Amino acid sequence: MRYSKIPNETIRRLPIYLRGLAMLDRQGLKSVSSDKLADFVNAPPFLIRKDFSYFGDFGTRGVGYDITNLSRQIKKILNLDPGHKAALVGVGNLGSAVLAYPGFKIYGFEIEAAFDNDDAKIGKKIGRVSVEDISKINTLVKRGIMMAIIAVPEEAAQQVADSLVTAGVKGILNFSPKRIAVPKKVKVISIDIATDLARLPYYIPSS
Amino acid sequence: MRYSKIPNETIRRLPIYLRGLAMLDRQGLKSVSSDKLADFVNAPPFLIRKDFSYFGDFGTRGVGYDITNLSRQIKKILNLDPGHKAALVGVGNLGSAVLAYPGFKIYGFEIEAAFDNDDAKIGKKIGRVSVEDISKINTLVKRGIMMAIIAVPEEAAQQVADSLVTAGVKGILNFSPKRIAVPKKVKVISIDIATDLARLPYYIPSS
DNA sequence: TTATGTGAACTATTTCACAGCT
DNA sequence: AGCTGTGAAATAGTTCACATAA
Repeated sequence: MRYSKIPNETIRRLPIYLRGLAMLDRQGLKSVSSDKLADFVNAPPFLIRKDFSYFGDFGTRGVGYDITNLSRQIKKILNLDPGHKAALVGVGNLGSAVLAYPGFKIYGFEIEAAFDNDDAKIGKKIGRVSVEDISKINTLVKRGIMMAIIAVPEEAAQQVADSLVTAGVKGILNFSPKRIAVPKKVKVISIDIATDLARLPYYIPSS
Repeated sequence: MRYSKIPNETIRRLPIYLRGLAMLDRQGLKSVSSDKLADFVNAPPFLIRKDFSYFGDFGTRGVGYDITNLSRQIKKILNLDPGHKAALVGVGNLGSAVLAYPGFKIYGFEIEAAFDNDDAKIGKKIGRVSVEDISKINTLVKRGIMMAIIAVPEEAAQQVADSLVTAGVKGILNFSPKRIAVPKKVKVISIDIATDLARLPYYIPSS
Protein backbone atom coordinates (compact mmCIF):
# COMPACT_ATOMS: atom_id res chain seq x y z
CA MET A 1 0.00 0.00 0.00
CA ARG A 2 1.91 2.98 -1.30
CA TYR A 3 -0.69 5.71 -1.19
CA SER A 4 -2.43 6.70 1.99
CA LYS A 5 -5.85 7.15 0.45
CA ILE A 6 -7.60 4.98 -2.08
CA PRO A 7 -10.46 6.55 -4.05
CA ASN A 8 -13.86 5.04 -3.50
CA GLU A 9 -14.30 5.09 -7.22
CA THR A 10 -11.32 2.80 -7.58
CA ILE A 11 -12.92 0.31 -5.20
CA ARG A 12 -16.14 0.53 -7.17
CA ARG A 13 -14.29 -0.41 -10.34
CA LEU A 14 -12.29 -3.34 -8.98
CA PRO A 15 -15.18 -5.84 -9.23
CA ILE A 16 -15.71 -4.72 -12.81
CA TYR A 17 -12.06 -5.35 -13.62
CA LEU A 18 -12.38 -8.74 -12.00
CA ARG A 19 -15.33 -9.54 -14.21
CA GLY A 20 -13.38 -8.49 -17.30
CA LEU A 21 -10.44 -10.62 -16.25
CA ALA A 22 -12.75 -13.61 -15.75
CA MET A 23 -13.97 -13.20 -19.33
CA LEU A 24 -10.45 -13.00 -20.68
CA ASP A 25 -9.48 -16.02 -18.62
CA ARG A 26 -12.37 -17.98 -20.11
CA GLN A 27 -10.99 -17.06 -23.53
CA GLY A 28 -7.81 -18.83 -22.55
CA LEU A 29 -5.56 -15.77 -22.31
CA LYS A 30 -2.67 -15.68 -19.86
CA SER A 31 -1.90 -11.99 -19.74
CA VAL A 32 -3.51 -8.74 -20.80
CA SER A 33 -2.50 -5.12 -21.32
CA SER A 34 -4.39 -2.18 -19.85
CA ASP A 35 -5.35 -1.29 -23.43
CA LYS A 36 -6.94 -4.67 -24.01
CA LEU A 37 -8.66 -4.79 -20.65
CA ALA A 38 -10.08 -1.35 -21.33
CA ASP A 39 -12.20 -2.82 -24.12
CA PHE A 40 -13.89 -5.09 -21.62
CA VAL A 41 -14.55 -2.74 -18.76
CA ASN A 42 -15.39 0.63 -20.25
CA ALA A 43 -12.60 2.53 -18.55
CA PRO A 44 -9.59 4.16 -20.20
CA PRO A 45 -6.25 2.33 -20.01
CA PHE A 46 -4.49 4.95 -17.90
CA LEU A 47 -7.25 4.83 -15.33
CA ILE A 48 -6.92 1.08 -15.08
CA ARG A 49 -3.17 1.40 -14.56
CA LYS A 50 -3.63 4.15 -11.99
CA ASP A 51 -6.20 2.12 -10.11
CA PHE A 52 -3.89 -0.86 -9.80
CA SER A 53 -0.95 1.35 -8.92
CA TYR A 54 -2.63 2.27 -5.63
CA PHE A 55 -2.01 -1.25 -4.42
CA GLY A 56 1.32 -2.27 -5.92
CA ASP A 57 3.16 -3.15 -9.11
CA PHE A 58 0.99 -5.87 -10.55
CA GLY A 59 2.13 -5.66 -14.15
CA THR A 60 5.23 -6.26 -16.19
CA ARG A 61 6.46 -3.43 -18.41
CA GLY A 62 6.40 -4.31 -22.05
CA VAL A 63 4.11 -7.24 -21.37
CA GLY A 64 1.01 -6.45 -19.34
CA TYR A 65 -0.73 -8.08 -16.41
CA ASP A 66 -0.80 -11.77 -15.61
CA ILE A 67 -4.52 -12.55 -15.49
CA THR A 68 -4.41 -15.16 -12.76
CA ASN A 69 -2.15 -13.14 -10.52
CA LEU A 70 -4.04 -9.89 -11.03
CA SER A 71 -7.35 -11.58 -10.28
CA ARG A 72 -5.93 -12.98 -7.07
CA GLN A 73 -4.59 -9.59 -6.04
CA ILE A 74 -7.92 -7.86 -6.63
CA LYS A 75 -9.74 -10.51 -4.65
CA LYS A 76 -7.33 -9.99 -1.79
CA ILE A 77 -7.85 -6.23 -1.88
CA LEU A 78 -11.62 -6.62 -1.88
CA ASN A 79 -11.41 -9.13 0.93
CA LEU A 80 -13.12 -11.73 -1.22
CA ASP A 81 -11.92 -14.85 0.57
CA PRO A 82 -12.99 -17.99 -1.18
CA GLY A 83 -16.29 -19.12 0.26
CA HIS A 84 -17.57 -15.75 1.38
CA LYS A 85 -21.17 -16.27 2.40
CA ALA A 86 -24.24 -14.10 2.02
CA ALA A 87 -27.86 -14.42 3.05
CA LEU A 88 -30.96 -13.36 1.21
CA VAL A 89 -34.05 -11.97 2.88
CA GLY A 90 -37.21 -11.98 0.78
CA VAL A 91 -37.79 -14.78 -1.73
CA GLY A 92 -40.14 -13.02 -4.13
CA ASN A 93 -39.40 -12.50 -7.80
CA LEU A 94 -36.42 -10.31 -7.10
CA GLY A 95 -35.06 -12.59 -4.40
CA SER A 96 -35.48 -15.60 -6.66
CA ALA A 97 -33.63 -13.76 -9.40
CA VAL A 98 -30.81 -13.08 -6.98
CA LEU A 99 -30.68 -16.74 -5.93
CA ALA A 100 -30.48 -17.81 -9.55
CA TYR A 101 -27.99 -15.12 -10.57
CA PRO A 102 -24.90 -16.75 -12.06
CA GLY A 103 -22.75 -13.64 -11.72
CA PHE A 104 -21.77 -14.12 -8.09
CA LYS A 105 -19.53 -17.08 -8.72
CA ILE A 106 -16.50 -15.19 -9.98
CA TYR A 107 -16.42 -13.17 -6.77
CA GLY A 108 -16.17 -16.33 -4.72
CA PHE A 109 -19.27 -16.02 -2.67
CA GLU A 110 -22.37 -18.04 -2.37
CA ILE A 111 -25.82 -17.33 -1.09
CA GLU A 112 -25.95 -19.73 1.82
CA ALA A 113 -29.29 -18.91 3.38
CA ALA A 114 -32.65 -17.49 2.38
CA PHE A 115 -35.43 -16.14 4.58
CA ASP A 116 -39.05 -15.26 4.05
CA ASN A 117 -42.13 -14.73 6.19
CA ASP A 118 -44.51 -16.52 3.85
CA ASP A 119 -45.43 -19.99 5.16
CA ALA A 120 -46.02 -21.16 1.61
CA LYS A 121 -42.37 -20.54 0.82
CA ILE A 122 -40.73 -21.65 4.03
CA GLY A 123 -39.17 -25.07 3.68
CA LYS A 124 -39.04 -24.93 -0.08
CA LYS A 125 -35.70 -25.61 -1.64
CA ILE A 126 -34.59 -23.11 -4.26
CA GLY A 127 -31.37 -24.06 -5.94
CA ARG A 128 -29.04 -25.05 -3.12
CA VAL A 129 -30.78 -23.33 -0.22
CA SER A 130 -33.93 -23.99 1.75
CA VAL A 131 -36.11 -21.04 2.61
CA GLU A 132 -36.16 -20.47 6.37
CA ASP A 133 -38.53 -18.57 8.59
CA ILE A 134 -37.48 -14.98 8.96
CA SER A 135 -37.23 -15.43 12.72
CA LYS A 136 -34.15 -17.55 12.10
CA ILE A 137 -32.14 -14.52 11.02
CA ASN A 138 -30.49 -14.44 14.43
CA THR A 139 -28.55 -17.60 13.58
CA LEU A 140 -26.62 -15.91 10.77
CA VAL A 141 -23.41 -14.89 12.43
CA LYS A 142 -23.14 -18.25 14.17
CA ARG A 143 -23.13 -19.70 10.65
CA GLY A 144 -20.37 -17.38 9.53
CA ILE A 145 -22.59 -15.15 7.40
CA MET A 146 -21.74 -11.45 7.64
CA MET A 147 -23.53 -10.06 4.58
CA ALA A 148 -27.16 -9.97 3.62
CA ILE A 149 -29.27 -8.94 0.67
CA ILE A 150 -32.60 -7.28 1.38
CA ALA A 151 -35.20 -8.01 -1.30
CA VAL A 152 -38.43 -7.45 0.60
CA PRO A 153 -41.21 -4.93 -0.02
CA GLU A 154 -40.43 -1.37 0.97
CA GLU A 155 -42.62 -1.44 4.07
CA ALA A 156 -40.67 -4.31 5.60
CA ALA A 157 -37.18 -3.13 4.71
CA GLN A 158 -36.33 -1.22 7.89
CA GLN A 159 -37.61 -3.96 10.14
CA VAL A 160 -35.55 -6.57 8.29
CA ALA A 161 -32.51 -4.30 8.46
CA ASP A 162 -32.97 -4.01 12.23
CA SER A 163 -33.11 -7.79 12.59
CA LEU A 164 -29.99 -8.18 10.48
CA VAL A 165 -28.09 -5.63 12.53
CA THR A 166 -29.19 -7.26 15.76
CA ALA A 167 -28.04 -10.59 14.36
CA GLY A 168 -24.60 -9.07 13.84
CA VAL A 169 -24.53 -8.72 10.07
CA LYS A 170 -21.83 -6.26 8.93
CA GLY A 171 -22.83 -5.47 5.36
CA ILE A 172 -26.18 -5.08 3.61
CA LEU A 173 -27.10 -4.85 -0.05
CA ASN A 174 -30.46 -3.10 -0.09
CA PHE A 175 -32.80 -3.47 -3.06
CA SER A 176 -35.71 -1.64 -1.56
CA PRO A 177 -36.26 1.99 -2.56
CA LYS A 178 -36.39 2.94 1.09
CA ARG A 179 -33.32 4.40 2.72
CA ILE A 180 -32.59 2.17 5.68
CA ALA A 181 -31.07 3.42 8.90
CA VAL A 182 -28.30 1.36 10.48
CA PRO A 183 -25.42 1.97 12.88
CA LYS A 184 -22.36 3.53 11.26
CA LYS A 185 -20.31 0.36 11.58
CA VAL A 186 -22.68 -1.46 9.24
CA LYS A 187 -22.07 -0.77 5.56
CA VAL A 188 -25.11 -0.44 3.32
CA ILE A 189 -25.07 -0.37 -0.46
CA SER A 190 -28.42 0.43 -2.03
CA ILE A 191 -29.72 -0.33 -5.48
CA ASP A 192 -32.99 1.13 -6.69
CA ILE A 193 -33.72 0.15 -10.23
CA ALA A 194 -36.32 2.89 -10.58
CA THR A 195 -33.91 5.73 -9.84
CA ASP A 196 -31.57 4.43 -12.51
CA LEU A 197 -34.33 4.12 -15.06
CA ALA A 198 -35.56 7.59 -14.10
CA ARG A 199 -32.44 9.36 -15.30
CA LEU A 200 -32.45 7.67 -18.67
CA PRO A 201 -34.91 10.15 -20.25
CA TYR A 202 -32.60 13.00 -19.30
CA TYR A 203 -30.00 11.63 -21.67
CA ILE A 204 -32.44 10.90 -24.45
CA PRO A 205 -32.68 13.82 -26.88
CA SER A 206 -36.12 15.49 -27.13
CA SER A 207 -38.42 12.43 -27.52
CA MET B 1 -30.38 27.27 -16.82
CA ARG B 2 -27.90 29.55 -15.12
CA TYR B 3 -24.79 27.40 -15.13
CA SER B 4 -23.33 26.05 -18.31
CA LYS B 5 -22.46 22.66 -16.92
CA ILE B 6 -24.53 20.42 -14.69
CA PRO B 7 -22.70 17.66 -12.78
CA ASN B 8 -23.67 14.14 -13.67
CA GLU B 9 -23.83 13.44 -9.97
CA THR B 10 -26.54 16.03 -9.64
CA ILE B 11 -28.59 14.26 -12.29
CA ARG B 12 -28.04 10.97 -10.50
CA ARG B 13 -29.46 12.46 -7.31
CA LEU B 14 -32.55 14.09 -8.81
CA PRO B 15 -34.60 10.87 -8.93
CA ILE B 16 -33.67 10.25 -5.31
CA TYR B 17 -34.91 13.69 -4.34
CA LEU B 18 -38.08 13.00 -6.24
CA ARG B 19 -38.59 9.82 -4.28
CA GLY B 20 -38.08 11.66 -1.01
CA LEU B 21 -40.54 14.33 -2.06
CA ALA B 22 -43.10 11.64 -2.92
CA MET B 23 -42.76 10.25 0.61
CA LEU B 24 -43.21 13.67 2.16
CA ASP B 25 -46.18 14.31 -0.07
CA ARG B 26 -47.79 11.07 1.10
CA GLN B 27 -47.32 12.33 4.64
CA GLY B 28 -49.47 15.29 3.70
CA LEU B 29 -46.79 17.97 3.84
CA LYS B 30 -46.96 21.00 1.57
CA SER B 31 -43.42 22.32 1.82
CA VAL B 32 -40.07 21.13 3.02
CA SER B 33 -36.68 22.62 3.88
CA SER B 34 -33.41 21.28 2.55
CA ASP B 35 -32.64 20.23 6.14
CA LYS B 36 -35.76 18.10 6.34
CA LEU B 37 -35.38 16.63 2.89
CA ALA B 38 -31.81 15.70 3.77
CA ASP B 39 -33.13 13.19 6.32
CA PHE B 40 -34.93 11.37 3.54
CA VAL B 41 -32.31 11.26 0.86
CA ASN B 42 -28.95 10.82 2.55
CA ALA B 43 -27.41 13.98 1.17
CA PRO B 44 -26.38 17.08 3.12
CA PRO B 45 -28.70 20.11 2.97
CA PHE B 46 -26.23 22.40 1.20
CA LEU B 47 -25.72 19.82 -1.53
CA ILE B 48 -29.45 19.60 -2.07
CA ARG B 49 -29.68 23.39 -2.35
CA LYS B 50 -26.70 23.53 -4.69
CA ASP B 51 -28.18 20.82 -6.89
CA PHE B 52 -31.44 22.69 -7.28
CA SER B 53 -29.64 25.97 -7.83
CA TYR B 54 -28.24 24.69 -11.11
CA PHE B 55 -31.73 24.88 -12.56
CA GLY B 56 -33.33 27.89 -10.97
CA ASP B 57 -34.72 29.36 -7.76
CA PHE B 58 -37.18 26.74 -6.66
CA GLY B 59 -37.40 27.63 -3.01
CA THR B 60 -38.63 30.45 -0.83
CA ARG B 61 -36.18 31.91 1.70
CA GLY B 62 -37.30 31.46 5.25
CA VAL B 63 -39.81 28.82 4.18
CA GLY B 64 -38.42 26.03 2.04
CA TYR B 65 -39.52 24.27 -1.13
CA ASP B 66 -43.10 23.71 -2.22
CA ILE B 67 -43.29 19.96 -2.63
CA THR B 68 -45.68 19.87 -5.55
CA ASN B 69 -43.87 22.55 -7.47
CA LEU B 70 -40.42 21.14 -6.81
CA SER B 71 -41.52 17.68 -7.90
CA ARG B 72 -42.89 19.09 -11.11
CA GLN B 73 -39.66 20.99 -11.78
CA ILE B 74 -37.51 17.91 -11.25
CA LYS B 75 -39.70 15.87 -13.54
CA LYS B 76 -39.35 18.53 -16.19
CA ILE B 77 -35.56 18.55 -15.84
CA LEU B 78 -35.38 14.77 -16.09
CA ASN B 79 -37.69 14.82 -19.07
CA LEU B 80 -40.18 12.61 -17.25
CA ASP B 81 -43.28 13.46 -19.19
CA PRO B 82 -46.35 11.86 -17.78
CA GLY B 83 -46.87 8.53 -19.47
CA HIS B 84 -43.31 7.81 -20.41
CA LYS B 85 -43.20 4.28 -21.67
CA ALA B 86 -40.63 1.53 -21.32
CA ALA B 87 -40.34 -2.01 -22.59
CA LEU B 88 -38.95 -5.06 -20.87
CA VAL B 89 -37.00 -7.79 -22.62
CA GLY B 90 -36.67 -11.05 -20.73
CA VAL B 91 -39.50 -12.22 -18.49
CA GLY B 92 -37.57 -14.46 -16.10
CA ASN B 93 -37.40 -13.92 -12.38
CA LEU B 94 -35.65 -10.61 -12.72
CA GLY B 95 -37.93 -9.40 -15.48
CA SER B 96 -40.99 -10.41 -13.48
CA ALA B 97 -39.64 -8.53 -10.50
CA VAL B 98 -39.22 -5.46 -12.69
CA LEU B 99 -42.79 -5.80 -13.99
CA ALA B 100 -44.12 -6.02 -10.45
CA TYR B 101 -41.91 -3.25 -9.09
CA PRO B 102 -44.07 -0.54 -7.54
CA GLY B 103 -41.31 2.06 -7.51
CA PHE B 104 -41.70 3.22 -11.11
CA LYS B 105 -44.99 4.94 -10.56
CA ILE B 106 -43.67 8.13 -9.00
CA TYR B 107 -41.47 8.74 -12.04
CA GLY B 108 -44.48 8.68 -14.29
CA PHE B 109 -43.58 5.80 -16.50
CA GLU B 110 -45.09 2.47 -17.13
CA ILE B 111 -43.79 -0.73 -18.58
CA GLU B 112 -45.95 -1.00 -21.64
CA ALA B 113 -44.53 -4.06 -23.35
CA ALA B 114 -42.68 -7.24 -22.46
CA PHE B 115 -40.79 -9.63 -24.72
CA ASP B 116 -39.41 -13.12 -24.35
CA ASN B 117 -38.27 -15.92 -26.62
CA ASP B 118 -39.84 -18.70 -24.57
CA ASP B 119 -43.03 -20.02 -26.19
CA ALA B 120 -44.33 -21.03 -22.80
CA LYS B 121 -44.33 -17.40 -21.73
CA ILE B 122 -45.46 -15.71 -24.92
CA GLY B 123 -49.10 -14.70 -24.73
CA LYS B 124 -49.21 -14.83 -20.96
CA LYS B 125 -50.50 -11.76 -19.25
CA ILE B 126 -48.37 -10.47 -16.39
CA GLY B 127 -49.89 -7.54 -14.58
CA ARG B 128 -51.04 -5.20 -17.31
CA VAL B 129 -48.91 -6.45 -20.17
CA SER B 130 -48.94 -9.51 -22.40
CA VAL B 131 -45.65 -11.17 -23.18
CA GLU B 132 -44.83 -10.86 -26.85
CA ASP B 133 -42.46 -12.76 -29.07
CA ILE B 134 -39.04 -11.17 -29.11
CA SER B 135 -39.27 -10.71 -32.87
CA LYS B 136 -41.88 -8.01 -32.22
CA ILE B 137 -39.25 -5.68 -30.80
CA ASN B 138 -39.20 -3.80 -34.08
CA THR B 139 -42.67 -2.40 -33.35
CA LEU B 140 -41.47 -0.46 -30.31
CA VAL B 141 -40.84 2.99 -31.69
CA LYS B 142 -44.08 2.88 -33.65
CA ARG B 143 -45.74 2.44 -30.27
CA GLY B 144 -43.93 5.41 -28.79
CA ILE B 145 -41.54 3.40 -26.66
CA MET B 146 -38.02 4.79 -26.55
CA MET B 147 -36.58 3.01 -23.50
CA ALA B 148 -36.01 -0.64 -22.77
CA ILE B 149 -34.87 -2.78 -19.88
CA ILE B 150 -32.68 -5.78 -20.68
CA ALA B 151 -33.19 -8.64 -18.24
CA VAL B 152 -32.03 -11.61 -20.29
CA PRO B 153 -29.16 -14.03 -19.67
CA GLU B 154 -25.71 -12.66 -20.32
CA GLU B 155 -25.24 -14.62 -23.56
CA ALA B 156 -28.26 -12.99 -25.17
CA ALA B 157 -27.68 -9.44 -23.98
CA GLN B 158 -25.72 -8.10 -26.93
CA GLN B 159 -28.07 -9.60 -29.47
CA VAL B 160 -31.08 -8.08 -27.70
CA ALA B 161 -29.30 -4.74 -27.50
CA ASP B 162 -28.69 -4.88 -31.26
CA SER B 163 -32.38 -5.53 -31.92
CA LEU B 164 -33.37 -2.66 -29.65
CA VAL B 165 -31.00 -0.26 -31.37
CA THR B 166 -32.24 -1.36 -34.78
CA ALA B 167 -35.79 -0.81 -33.58
CA GLY B 168 -34.83 2.77 -32.72
CA VAL B 169 -34.73 2.62 -28.93
CA LYS B 170 -32.80 5.55 -27.44
CA GLY B 171 -32.10 4.41 -23.87
CA ILE B 172 -31.33 1.05 -22.32
CA LEU B 173 -31.20 -0.10 -18.73
CA ASN B 174 -28.99 -3.17 -18.77
CA PHE B 175 -29.19 -5.74 -15.98
CA SER B 176 -26.84 -8.25 -17.52
CA PRO B 177 -23.25 -8.33 -16.31
CA LYS B 178 -22.05 -8.04 -19.86
CA ARG B 179 -20.98 -4.68 -21.18
CA ILE B 180 -23.10 -4.08 -24.25
CA ALA B 181 -21.87 -2.17 -27.26
CA VAL B 182 -24.22 0.38 -28.81
CA PRO B 183 -23.88 3.49 -30.98
CA LYS B 184 -22.90 6.62 -29.05
CA LYS B 185 -26.32 8.20 -29.48
CA VAL B 186 -27.92 5.44 -27.43
CA LYS B 187 -27.57 5.87 -23.68
CA VAL B 188 -26.94 2.74 -21.62
CA ILE B 189 -27.12 2.53 -17.85
CA SER B 190 -25.93 -0.78 -16.44
CA ILE B 191 -26.73 -2.42 -13.15
CA ASP B 192 -24.87 -5.51 -12.06
CA ILE B 193 -25.94 -6.64 -8.64
CA ALA B 194 -22.88 -8.84 -8.28
CA THR B 195 -20.39 -5.99 -8.63
CA ASP B 196 -22.18 -4.08 -5.92
CA LEU B 197 -22.24 -7.03 -3.59
CA ALA B 198 -18.57 -7.67 -4.38
CA ARG B 199 -17.36 -4.45 -2.84
CA LEU B 200 -19.24 -4.95 0.39
CA PRO B 201 -16.52 -7.15 1.98
CA TYR B 202 -13.99 -4.38 1.41
CA TYR B 203 -15.88 -2.21 3.83
CA ILE B 204 -16.41 -4.93 6.40
CA PRO B 205 -13.63 -4.91 9.01
CA SER B 206 -11.45 -8.05 9.17
CA SER B 207 -14.02 -10.87 9.09
C1' DT C 1 -35.84 34.72 12.67
C1' DT C 2 -35.53 31.17 9.23
C1' DA C 3 -33.95 28.97 5.27
C1' DT C 4 -32.43 29.71 0.41
C1' DG C 5 -28.79 30.60 -3.12
C1' DT C 6 -24.03 30.90 -4.22
C1' DG C 7 -19.01 32.42 -4.69
C1' DA C 8 -14.90 30.73 -3.02
C1' DA C 9 -12.13 27.15 -0.82
C1' DC C 10 -11.39 22.61 -0.60
C1' DT C 11 -11.27 17.74 -1.81
C1' DA C 12 -11.65 13.96 -5.00
C1' DT C 13 -10.97 11.99 -9.30
C1' DT C 14 -9.42 11.84 -13.99
C1' DT C 15 -6.32 12.80 -17.58
C1' DC C 16 -1.90 13.48 -19.53
C1' DA C 17 2.72 12.79 -20.78
C1' DC C 18 6.63 10.52 -20.26
C1' DA C 19 10.33 8.25 -17.49
C1' DG C 20 11.60 3.61 -16.52
C1' DC C 21 11.53 -1.54 -16.93
C1' DT C 22 11.60 -5.86 -19.54
C1' DA D 1 9.70 -1.66 -29.05
C1' DG D 2 6.12 -2.13 -25.92
C1' DC D 3 3.56 -1.32 -21.92
C1' DT D 4 3.63 -0.15 -17.02
C1' DG D 5 3.75 3.23 -13.20
C1' DT D 6 3.25 7.83 -11.71
C1' DG D 7 4.04 12.86 -10.74
C1' DA D 8 1.84 16.95 -12.19
C1' DA D 9 -1.98 19.35 -14.47
C1' DA D 10 -6.66 19.52 -15.30
C1' DT D 11 -11.34 18.74 -14.25
C1' DA D 12 -15.25 17.48 -11.38
C1' DG D 13 -17.67 17.54 -7.31
C1' DT D 14 -18.39 18.86 -2.37
C1' DT D 15 -18.30 21.80 1.53
C1' DC D 16 -18.40 26.11 3.76
C1' DA D 17 -19.80 30.57 5.20
C1' DC D 18 -22.54 34.13 4.59
C1' DA D 19 -25.21 37.64 1.94
C1' DT D 20 -29.90 37.83 0.81
C1' DA D 21 -34.82 37.48 0.87
C1' DA D 22 -39.44 36.23 3.03
